Amino acid sequence: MPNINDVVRLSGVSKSTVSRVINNYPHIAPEKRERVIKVMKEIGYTPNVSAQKLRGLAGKIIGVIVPRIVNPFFSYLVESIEKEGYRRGYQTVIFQSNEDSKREVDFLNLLKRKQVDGVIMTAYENDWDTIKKYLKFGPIVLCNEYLPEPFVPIVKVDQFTASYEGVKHLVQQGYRKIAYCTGGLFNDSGKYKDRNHGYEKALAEADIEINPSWLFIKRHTIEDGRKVLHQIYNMQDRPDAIFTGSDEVAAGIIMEARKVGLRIPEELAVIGFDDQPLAEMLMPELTTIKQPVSDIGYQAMDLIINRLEGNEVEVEDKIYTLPFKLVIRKST
Amino acid sequence: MPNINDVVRLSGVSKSTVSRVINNYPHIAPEKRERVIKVMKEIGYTPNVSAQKLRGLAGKIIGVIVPRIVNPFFSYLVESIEKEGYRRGYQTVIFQSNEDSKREVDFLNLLKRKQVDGVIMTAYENDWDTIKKYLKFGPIVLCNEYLPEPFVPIVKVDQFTASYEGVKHLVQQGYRKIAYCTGGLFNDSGKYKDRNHGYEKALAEADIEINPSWLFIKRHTIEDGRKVLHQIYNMQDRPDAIFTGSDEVAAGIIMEARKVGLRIPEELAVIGFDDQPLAEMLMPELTTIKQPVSDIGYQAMDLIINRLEGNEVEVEDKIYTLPFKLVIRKST
DNA sequence: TTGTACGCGTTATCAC
DNA sequence: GTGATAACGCGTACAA
Repeated sequence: MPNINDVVRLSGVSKSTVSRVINNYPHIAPEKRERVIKVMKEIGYTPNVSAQKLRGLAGKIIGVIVPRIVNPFFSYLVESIEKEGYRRGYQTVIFQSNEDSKREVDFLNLLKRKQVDGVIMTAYENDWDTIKKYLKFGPIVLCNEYLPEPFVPIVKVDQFTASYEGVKHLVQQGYRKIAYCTGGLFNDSGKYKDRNHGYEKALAEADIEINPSWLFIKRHTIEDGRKVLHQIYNMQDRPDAIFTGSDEVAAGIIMEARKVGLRIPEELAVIGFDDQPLAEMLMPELTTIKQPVSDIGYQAMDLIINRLEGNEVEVEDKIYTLPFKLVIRKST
Repeated sequence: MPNINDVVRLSGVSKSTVSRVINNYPHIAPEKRERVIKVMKEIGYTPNVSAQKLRGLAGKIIGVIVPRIVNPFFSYLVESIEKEGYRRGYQTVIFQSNEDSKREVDFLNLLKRKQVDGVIMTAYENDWDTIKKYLKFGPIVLCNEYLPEPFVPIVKVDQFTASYEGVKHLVQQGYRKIAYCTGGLFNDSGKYKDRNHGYEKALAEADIEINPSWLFIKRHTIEDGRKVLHQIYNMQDRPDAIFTGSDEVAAGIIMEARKVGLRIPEELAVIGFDDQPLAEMLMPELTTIKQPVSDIGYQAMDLIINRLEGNEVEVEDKIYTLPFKLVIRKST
């Protein structure tokens, strides 16, 4: 790998002049400039970024942490983040945490080490005290995630109202035995808390009591959905509707219902979350809650770039809440 | 940001000793070691990676370039790549080229700049002469891609035989008016060349002539599939089967067929490519060609790490061909 | 076992 | 306009 000294030697000018050519300074003798450029081309010289960084130069790379990239919600989110970044001259690199706190820290260390200049987190696995430490190394924006106290900008949709409206829709359709499925736990903490509350409120308003045996926790995948349907199918007292909190779980439920001959929505209404492409593929087509993925992504990238470039007019702890939309199809 | 000298000052030992502690050398006075560690913790010291790199230390970050992360084939591929990397102590960062040659080069520059230590390309947009230049900055492995001359290791499935078998399956089912759909062009160059040849051979063997008006090129998405179905539907002389080369295009075709009332497979048989989860969601379920995604990912990561760590026993230009599998469901 | 001194490749600050 | 030279933070011969 040729370095600046090689260029110096071959072009006969000083190191400073070469550096000036590299960073195209104005006042420089045209002949020397050309000679230097010629030499650089000939030997295939590129400035060593490590050395540049050592001198304190900033980069333009944004890292995005996603739990699992195979989840279409996140891949579409990343798509929109990347798009806005590109428009503003930033590169986006994606990192999958696999819902593993260690991997998440590993990636945050890239921020500490200036390998990336800012981080968008679309999920977090560590407690916030751990993550907060990284704030001094660069901006962090939280995307579509719950946070007890907003230390950083947050872009999200109103999960509480979204699940409330979803369950309310079921109630309005006449269903009263409404099961509930979540990726998290059914308690007052954690990132799924708001959705839980929405479910509770909608039921309370309709004077319906929660049936604990119709609560399914930690379900994420299509496969999980299949199993959920089997559990329901084997119940003495079956629910007549289910709010899944995930299009993928809903897909598993619908596919398996077809297999065992359970009619949807006559015997079981199903509502998903996200409005992924698969929602339209299912038979019957899936009623679901659409999140404004591209707006979320755009906002998040916009925020982090502004912070990076010092255009921040907003306060530190602003929360940006974006609207969702209930998309009614055939499964409810 | 504290540096090594701060640690030196506060701990009272020499810089070398601190450095030895950092890189945990064996022979060091326990008391000093502990004192140094204590100081490092107190001031929150982290080695500056740029400085380390400047000294020639290697990193452990692998970059993966994908055309579009929202394509499930690639997100699952990335998943398996990441998994193997993690097992071997490497971090994986993902980059989306958006099928844009400029973005691809932007990312390859991260290799040049030692921001990543190796690159797995799951697609390439630039001509190979451009990419070849980056080989001197670190190893590159090509994954699931065609290449005129193998300058780098390639992990792929036999696309020619895969499409040949797929089309042959249609022939064996009695279909003779077989349309063909591809993401590329229908000619002898480019990455889809092998699949084209497989289609041609299967037809030739059955003494069927290619009908040019049943050839669809540059189709990728569900939406493309919908449009293809409309074209077919409006034809005087309709094909009775279609090889799509993509589960997503196939999904569009099937969904739209349902809408216009065209029966599948009675009036049109459909075969996809990849065996994505959606293949089982469709109604009827999709016959498709399954690629061994996790094996491809594992192999690619394995190859690049071996190269990075100098364990290469293989020759430079080895091509690893993995087996595919025809999954027959209800759409053919 | 520990410390000194130098070099990695670049840019900023001077002085000319 | 141009060229020395001193940092940037770290690792490592080499010496002790």
